[in-house]
Amino acid sequence: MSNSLVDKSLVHLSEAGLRLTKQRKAMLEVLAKAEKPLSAEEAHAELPSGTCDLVTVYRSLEQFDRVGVVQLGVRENGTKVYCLSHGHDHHHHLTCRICGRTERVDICMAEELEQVGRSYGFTELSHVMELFGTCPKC
Amino acid sequence: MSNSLVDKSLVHLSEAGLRLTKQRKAMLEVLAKAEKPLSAEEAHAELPSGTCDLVTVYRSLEQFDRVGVVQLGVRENGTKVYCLSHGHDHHHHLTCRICGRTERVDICMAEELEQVGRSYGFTELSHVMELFGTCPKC
DNA sequence: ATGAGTGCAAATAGTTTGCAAGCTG
DNA sequence: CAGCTTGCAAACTATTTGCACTCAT
Repeated sequence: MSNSLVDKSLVHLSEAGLRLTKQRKAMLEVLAKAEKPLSAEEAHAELPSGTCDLVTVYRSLEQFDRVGVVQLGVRENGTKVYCLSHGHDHHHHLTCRICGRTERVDICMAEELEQVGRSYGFTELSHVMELFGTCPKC
Repeated sequence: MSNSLVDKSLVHLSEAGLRLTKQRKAMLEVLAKAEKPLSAEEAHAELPSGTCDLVTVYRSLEQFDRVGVVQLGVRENGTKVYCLSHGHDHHHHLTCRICGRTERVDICMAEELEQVGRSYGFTELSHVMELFGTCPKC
């Protein structure tokens, strides 16, 4: 159970037809212990040195997102960030612009949004929502 | 009336201490007639040729956002987009990943989000929310 | 006239692509 | 052993910065 999140994600990857490599496992471990969404560069920096190339992180995170193993977010400056889907319900974040402190926000209007999307005939709906502010210390 | 949106925005800029230049006026006109949020590059492309440098568009849009004349959004790929605040209530968009078709979405949870932010002691709250999907034609 | 704003060039940050070699199922 | 994956290098896109010059107030 130490790593049930990672295990669940690995199964998910496998079922989605993606291959299980040591690089990907390491990335999932990093994502599992992160308390906030990580960018590709940040995830790479957290990997045991020499685990894999930054490019591989970009490519894998893209695949992870495609099959739903991770949830994609965007920072105020446009940087893409990812966090594991398993073990976390769909959620969003409140991030301090200055220090990066991040808090989890559980409110989400996914259903309402998807309903609007469907009313226009759109499919494969997804959404991005992030809250930014200045935290008490900054 | 032809340009009340632009006029309101110009007044707003002026009151915020920003200067009124022909470049900025041209940008506001482009934003006023756009039916969807524009990136800096797109806004620049819509300007009468030779109006100003792309860099100026970036710098001005940043200022516009800072004083609230425009509303910032982010595309799924991280590109920042802007639309006029005046004349439009705060809102969001539903964008087709394939063709870029964009529909306005009026639902927003700004209040709930800001309340959560304040509960953590955060100030100067802002949020980004965008909905993506594949439209009927694509 | 004074400082905000602009243009041009150059630097960055984040991300993507091409291709040959490696490893998974 | 087929083809998904990776590494390395290089290209790209979006955006930012430095600096001298210009213009709005």
